[in-house]
Amino acid sequence: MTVQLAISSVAPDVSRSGSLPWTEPVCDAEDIGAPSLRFEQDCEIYGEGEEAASYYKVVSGVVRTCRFMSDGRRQIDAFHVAGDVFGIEAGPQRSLTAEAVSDCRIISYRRLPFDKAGTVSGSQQLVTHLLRNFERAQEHAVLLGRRSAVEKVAAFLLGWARQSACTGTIALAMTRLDIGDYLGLTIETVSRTLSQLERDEVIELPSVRQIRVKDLGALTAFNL
Amino acid sequence: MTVQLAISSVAPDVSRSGSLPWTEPVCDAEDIGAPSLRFEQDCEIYGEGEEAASYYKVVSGVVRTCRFMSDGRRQIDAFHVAGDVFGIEAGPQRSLTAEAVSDCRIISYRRLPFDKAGTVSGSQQLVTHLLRNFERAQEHAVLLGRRSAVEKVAAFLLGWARQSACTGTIALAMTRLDIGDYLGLTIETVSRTLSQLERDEVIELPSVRQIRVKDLGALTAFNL
DNA sequence: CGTCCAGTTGACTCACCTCAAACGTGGTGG
DNA sequence: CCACCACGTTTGAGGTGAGTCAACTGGACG
Repeated sequence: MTVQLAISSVAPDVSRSGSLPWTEPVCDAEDIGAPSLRFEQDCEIYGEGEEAASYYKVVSGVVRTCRFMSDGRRQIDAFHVAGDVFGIEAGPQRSLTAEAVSDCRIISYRRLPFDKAGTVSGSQQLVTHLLRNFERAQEHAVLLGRRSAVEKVAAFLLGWARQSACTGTIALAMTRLDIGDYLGLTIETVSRTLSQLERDEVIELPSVRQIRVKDLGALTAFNL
Repeated sequence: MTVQLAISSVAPDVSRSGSLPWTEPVCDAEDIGAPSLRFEQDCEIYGEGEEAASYYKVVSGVVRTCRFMSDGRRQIDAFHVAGDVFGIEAGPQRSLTAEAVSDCRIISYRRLPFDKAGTVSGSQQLVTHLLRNFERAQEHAVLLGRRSAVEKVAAFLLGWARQSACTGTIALAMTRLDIGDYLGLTIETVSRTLSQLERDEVIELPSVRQIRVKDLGALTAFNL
């Protein structure tokens, strides 16, 4: 649960901050040599309410952004994998908490402070990422509002199946609790639903953190 | 159910399109004289899957953006009121449908086509609106995933109470069905919950489309 | 070999949904 | 002016999908 800075702890922030409130995220090719932060599993990257001084890009590992309610309920907003950008905020404060689902490496980009009017401007790259996150959030809302447990789980699996299309087996980085808090379900319901899908020969569960999709068509049929 | 163009049907699109994929939304002062489109209640403004050639700003009235599932289920993504911008898309196609909740006036801004790489750039104003919509979508996801019926309704009322703070009475533009599809509930549950809140002296329902908040504190207590 | 913890499974409960009937209001036509 | 209808809303009764609580399982690790 400790945060470690990579060897060169000078983030690419300073050299990149221009006259715009947001600096440009560098392109993927440049990122390879860039100094990155390391976070161990379950480490907090930033907390709700903190000053939003930077945004981040995932190099490796998985990050979750989530909100906690006072009674302990948690809603996971999104999982972020390599290449995803997270931590872009509308206001000066963090509206969500970000945590490392697995050990991960992350690049930080400095965000310049808002001016008095609170206006912002963005680079092409950054706006593209923002748009993608926006669309994901909308998609997620539909999922949470109008879908049954099976439909939710199927949609979740499809999302990860796309990523691991080559292997055909999904290697989950997160626990059942994470999945539940992402889908608005309890661990028990997630577990039961996965078991049911296995009984129906839609998926196979070789191990707890591995899911093999046997019938992609059946899975897809749950959406729409 | 017919679409009518205001007198001067030349939208401010053309004169404003520069070299950027997105044109700038004009400021509020300029909008006053701008030619606007009129839509009657329940008119479709655009449909899911259509080409996303413009984005819009609401001048008056209320607009809903929503998604339909093949079995008829509907999830309302957001309600947009005067000053709100909607219809900003990540891809070339509409991911949602937009409809007029009440008769309304809307200004359209042309969006230039994506270049081959699919990159976009945005003006300060537009990015600010995008950020606001993004934050709203995140908030909405938490609402849908982890809140009970009363909490959902309370949050909904608070959102509109802020707008009509001066009068103290909320004038609803939408039906119970709209509210239900926004909150991920049925009409019956929305109705029952409102009745219960009235019995508990938290609100008053002088008429079907009017809600008077009697105990703002109690309403706020349902959040967090 | 025992401990620990994530995951699974079962029995029961409950919040919300479904179905159905009654109500109220606004519009239309006699 | 009133009778009637249409439609959105309210209310009631009963059903059910997912939550709760609790016991059990099975790897991982010492």
